[in-house]
Amino acid sequence: MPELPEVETIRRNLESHIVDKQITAVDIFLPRLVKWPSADEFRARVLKKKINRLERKGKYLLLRLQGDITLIIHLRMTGQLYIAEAGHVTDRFERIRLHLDSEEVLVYSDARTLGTWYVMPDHELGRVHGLESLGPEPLSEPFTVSYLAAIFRSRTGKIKSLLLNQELIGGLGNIYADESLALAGIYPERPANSLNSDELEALHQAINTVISQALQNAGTTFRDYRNGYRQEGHNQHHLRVYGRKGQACPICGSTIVRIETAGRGTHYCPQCQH
DNA sequence: CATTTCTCCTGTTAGC
DNA sequence: TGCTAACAGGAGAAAT
Ligand SMILES: [Zn+2]
Repeated sequence: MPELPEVETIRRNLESHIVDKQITAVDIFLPRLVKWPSADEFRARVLKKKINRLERKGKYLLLRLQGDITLIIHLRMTGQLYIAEAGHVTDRFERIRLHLDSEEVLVYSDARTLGTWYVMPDHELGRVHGLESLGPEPLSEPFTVSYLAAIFRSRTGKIKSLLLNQELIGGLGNIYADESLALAGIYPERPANSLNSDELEALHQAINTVISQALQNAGTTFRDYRNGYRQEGHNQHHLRVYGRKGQACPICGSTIVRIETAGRGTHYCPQCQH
């Protein structure tokens, strides 16, 4: 699942290939992925526009286009966005293709077709639900222990559910929520307001460490994730608990357990996490 | 408002 | 070997 480190890796890969390039043609093979406006209007609005900047907010990619408009892409579950040579694309799941005024094309591939595309005038970006309401990101200046304490103080929901709430923290998904709780030694179903100050400190540090390591390792390819060159990441070799049900905890050797929390697979060590 | 559950979506995999 | 059912989860909507 593309989370903050995966989307940021893609952004870094693509930046030099698409910034200052012009979009010369748009192929939309699956129109329903374009959520706003219609696919035809979308094509008309981005055609001939130059890409001025490539930014990321949480798990969203923002292509800042000429004319004060922004193309917004969310990869959701199985979305891939990669650069390729024109005429050299072989991808049965390709859904949208942007042709550039270079010899390259920007390919959007998505096996399960849950991804979302929008184009909006910059002053209307707030209409994309979830984008303007994103909470502070891990590793950012406002992401502090006292911030965590404040948002968890009066919340009784399970800590893992809250870590997945993008309005509270921007960029965490299922893999790094499990990994962060494992590193912090916290049981995923603990009520958020039951964490003491030591645990809040540990969780804050763990989230930053987990995200930082995932960035260094260019993301986690558990299954579908690919970077901006359609290559796999490396962080899957450094996971502590995610996807490791039945295997040994790297800290204590106990068997990793998988439960369901908030409708999501949740992995933890019963010996290390309380 | 806070929290939980449901829905979308389809390739892959486990199991009979 | 071949078919079916379970499984994966981000985010918004709906329900509690
Ligand atoms: Zn352990």
